[in-house]
Amino acid sequence: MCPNQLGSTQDRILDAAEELFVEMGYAATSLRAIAQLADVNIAATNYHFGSKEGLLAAVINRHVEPVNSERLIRLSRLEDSKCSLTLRSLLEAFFYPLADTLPNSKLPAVMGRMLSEPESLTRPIMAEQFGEVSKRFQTALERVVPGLAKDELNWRFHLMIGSMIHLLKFPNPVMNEQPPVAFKDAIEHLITFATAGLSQEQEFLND
Amino acid sequence: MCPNQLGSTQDRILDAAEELFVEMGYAATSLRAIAQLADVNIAATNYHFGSKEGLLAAVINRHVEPVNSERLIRLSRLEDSKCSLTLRSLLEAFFYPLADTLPNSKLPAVMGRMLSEPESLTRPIMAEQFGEVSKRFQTALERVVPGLAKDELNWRFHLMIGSMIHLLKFPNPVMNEQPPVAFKDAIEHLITFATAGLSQEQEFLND
DNA sequence: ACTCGAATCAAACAATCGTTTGATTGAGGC
DNA sequence: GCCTCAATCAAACGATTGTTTGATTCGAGT
Repeated sequence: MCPNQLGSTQDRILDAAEELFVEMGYAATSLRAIAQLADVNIAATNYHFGSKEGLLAAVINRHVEPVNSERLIRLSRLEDSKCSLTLRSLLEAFFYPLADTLPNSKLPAVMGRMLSEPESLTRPIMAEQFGEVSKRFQTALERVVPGLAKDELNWRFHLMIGSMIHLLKFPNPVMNEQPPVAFKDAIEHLITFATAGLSQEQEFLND
Repeated sequence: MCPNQLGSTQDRILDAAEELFVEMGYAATSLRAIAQLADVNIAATNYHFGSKEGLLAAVINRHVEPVNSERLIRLSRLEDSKCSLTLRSLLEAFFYPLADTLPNSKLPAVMGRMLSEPESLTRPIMAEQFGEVSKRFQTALERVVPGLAKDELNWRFHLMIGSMIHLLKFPNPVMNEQPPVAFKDAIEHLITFATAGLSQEQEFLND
């Protein structure tokens, strides 16, 4: 409960952990490496977070919670609005919070990697965080894309999430380009791409 | 060089390794667990594959090589054909090989997980395998989507790859549904989704 | 001044890691 | 029959893993 020189001990552990998790993955990152980077004792991580998995959950939740809260706020605002709900506005409410959490530029990399870890690890953590969000947005989607069978909508939502995760991991379309593209731009492309994919007519196209 | 009772030693190691890699990830899988599942000695893995990373490369290449070969064959066949090249036929040539390699149903899970491992691990392996394929398909794409700026095309190709990877990891749109959907069906949805996204007009849509 | 408890520390815990060694096996070539 | 070499084996290598212990520090509360 005491603020230190440069962030509390817990914050420094979280910062170091997420940096190493992103770079090497969860399993390949040792608590000793985290402690060294955070400049804390090895026992500090288990003292504050209980276990390595507890630390993982804390790293995830620190980013996911504000994003999902903002998503629900924007969705409610849309639903309460007089204006008719559109697909694009819905996707904006879903994706913009990823880019709007300050210049907290580590969010994409962290969430991208966490969503790529083995299911058995992150699923229990994610399930709790994403349950309400995905349910409310899926039902809202059904309203703005009325011509689509429910199965078909599930497929396309599924594919859209895939694009999102990939974009979180690699915010640049050109892989070897290191200087970071503004993540906001990437989100714009994602929305355009997903809008087209979701609003596509159900009938097969022969073009 | 001797075929054994139930596949050679190397094949049994590869089978066991890919099963555990998919389930727990590369770093969290021990060579001892692999050896036990494959019913071979612990030293066998290092004897046949040199190192754990060598084993990883072998697991990847066993699936990627035939898929990428088939992709290039189909692309060449398209380019040699009299018929004009279409976006859909191009995407079919790119995605169908994922589903056409026999009922080798472990391919999606294996490639999905491998493409989700930390970059530093798999990138050198993947780069060698995907260099020619991605280059040839990208240039072919430029021909069938002429109205699009090159940057914009790169973005959409990037997003499409994201959908593909996600589909490889989770071939079901409904997560908790265990009985496997025919992967061929999943690929069909991916092609429809990506065709729409790629052929979308460049101008922003306000719908 | 004294106590209490949260926080930090060095040190060690048993367990497991990837890899290596050196001996043993067993089928094929001469 | 003898030799050869690839393949397999038990056993151990040093290093590193996540976690725990017990002592120590230090500021806040009475």
